[in-house]
Amino acid sequence: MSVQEIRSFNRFYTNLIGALDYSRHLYAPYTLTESRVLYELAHSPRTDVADLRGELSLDAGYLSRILAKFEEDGLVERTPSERDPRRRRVTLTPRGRTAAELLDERSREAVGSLLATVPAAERERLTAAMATVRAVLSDGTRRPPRADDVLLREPVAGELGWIVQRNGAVYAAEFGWNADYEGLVARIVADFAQDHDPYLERVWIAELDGRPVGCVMCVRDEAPGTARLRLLLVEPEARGLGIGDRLVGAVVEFAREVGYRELVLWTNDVLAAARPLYQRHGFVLVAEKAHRSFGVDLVGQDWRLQVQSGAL
Amino acid sequence: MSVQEIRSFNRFYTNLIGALDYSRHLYAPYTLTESRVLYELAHSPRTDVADLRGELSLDAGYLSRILAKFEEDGLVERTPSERDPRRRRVTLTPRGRTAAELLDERSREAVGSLLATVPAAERERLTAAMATVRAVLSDGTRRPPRADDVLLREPVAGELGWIVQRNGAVYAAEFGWNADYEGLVARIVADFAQDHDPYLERVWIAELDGRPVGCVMCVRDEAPGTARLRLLLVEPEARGLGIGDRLVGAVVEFAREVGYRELVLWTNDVLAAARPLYQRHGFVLVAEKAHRSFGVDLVGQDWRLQVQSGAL
DNA sequence: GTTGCATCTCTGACTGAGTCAACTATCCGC
DNA sequence: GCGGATAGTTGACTCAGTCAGAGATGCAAC
Repeated sequence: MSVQEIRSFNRFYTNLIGALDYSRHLYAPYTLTESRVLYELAHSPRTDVADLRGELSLDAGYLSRILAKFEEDGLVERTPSERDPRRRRVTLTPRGRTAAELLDERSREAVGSLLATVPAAERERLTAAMATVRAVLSDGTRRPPRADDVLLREPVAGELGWIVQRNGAVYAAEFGWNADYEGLVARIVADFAQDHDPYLERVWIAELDGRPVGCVMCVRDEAPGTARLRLLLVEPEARGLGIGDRLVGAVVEFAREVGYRELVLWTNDVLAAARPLYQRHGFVLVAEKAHRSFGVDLVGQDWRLQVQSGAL
Repeated sequence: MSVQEIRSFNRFYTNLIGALDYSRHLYAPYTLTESRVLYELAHSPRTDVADLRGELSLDAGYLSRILAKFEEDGLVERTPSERDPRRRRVTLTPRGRTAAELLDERSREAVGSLLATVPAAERERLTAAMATVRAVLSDGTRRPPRADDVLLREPVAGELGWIVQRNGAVYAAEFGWNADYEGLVARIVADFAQDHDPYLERVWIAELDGRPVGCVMCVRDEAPGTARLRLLLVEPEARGLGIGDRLVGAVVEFAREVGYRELVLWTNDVLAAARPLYQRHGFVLVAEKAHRSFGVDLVGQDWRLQVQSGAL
């Protein structure tokens, strides 16, 4: 159960942060809370006492005393707020600013020396993983992603391989397909990579929060004036956002623009979720045929869409 | 600079943990430190006072008092350690155990309600990212990985695609090769996946800490009795551990075992790091030829290794 | 304008988490 | 058996953080 793992991570990270500030030399001569106040003052443009209190969730009396001490030491100035005489505006003096910078510097150094123990090649993985933790945990408070958070773009280096990898892994996990399928995807991708007409054939990657979560390919079919939609895939975690819809839509639009008369695709009946998707875009099922592939018994389906009636 | 990102993550995560324990109802009627002691007592088999002190890095006097209070409340028993009368062994009483479980339960609940805001599909990503953060940051304190931490195994679903992806991305980043190369890799992988002799052809994945960091393939060549080593790759971050050496070694051994007479490979002179590797295993350079591929000018090299003199 | 209630800040009084130093008892190496 | 380290206890202290109350002001209702 992931609750255990998270708690374990919490203990780990709490210890880590504790170790970073071994014997709190980091904050001297201030306390952790005082440092937080200084940091906030240095980084936040809104600096009424009430704002500080809200931001750092401190006791009003405690904060008042901290600021009084800061004022005495010449780190801050307290002036009445113009729009509400009950409030007081707090601003750092130059001296306060250097104090904040000193603390900042020390913290940067401590983190830097921690980071120095991490091989350079791993740092990218580290920051990426941190970003993921943050994104996922903030997600609860943030609005869920929508279809228009998704960016459709062409693949960058490695992403054709990503298509192979994810097709192979997802269909193996969901339907038990064997490596034959992954091989088929690799061949389709290879054909595309090594020889495709950039005007008439294209691959789209759906990107969400900077990482690929879906793909689709449009290539010429044997029949003249016909395009084939292939390798439509949306990551399980990104389903339900309308990404598949946008990918199919992109292909249909592309096929229309560049002048294909017809768009066809081959799929299997176990991919039931995609069925309404194709129908919504006007595809019609024209043939079904049982076959054995990828280590399982399947029913293949041919779908067709009349893209435009006029000839090319 | 990643120091900034880590500090930012620290602030984020500190706040998160703080929010988890809003108004410290989590620990009541104990303090955070007391809870940590209880947790440690409940989860660690070694429970001398000195061990506790080391594990939690607490002040000796402070801990002594905490334990005295626990004893008074009937949560623990303190008995002299048999092997060193200075030491005292601390054990939880049944009552102490239920207290620890209550705290545990509360903490689990708090984390659980945090986790409830995370969509189920994201949880796996979250725990994976946490594991990564942990692994990378522990690495500094842990011994660096060695070649024998690496496991060579056959690929699982999706990993043929991984080979394509990483080959494409790494060579694009390091040498500027274009998608032609990724396509070539995809074709090699496709050929392998769709039709290979499981006794005479094989792919190895090098796994480090549970994730793939390298690969190599051995397939039959046109010439009879000849095997070809292909797609040798080690992730930049995992280089210098001797992984390439083990991969090449695995191929050579495999070729010898199944009875190939000769092992050949084709590479390019820009891959200078691999050169001593091949030489060490007895490969000799037999031909060089300039060519233009993957969008750049290269010098291809053919290498050869006599695996065994006797005929098959 | 006044009344009632909320908000902002400050002060005094307090709690209690954590630290430091001194002390005793024991272990270990020589 | 001596010197130095280690284990645990106790007393004295510090200071981060909390709580309650007071004075000043804002805001809305009458």
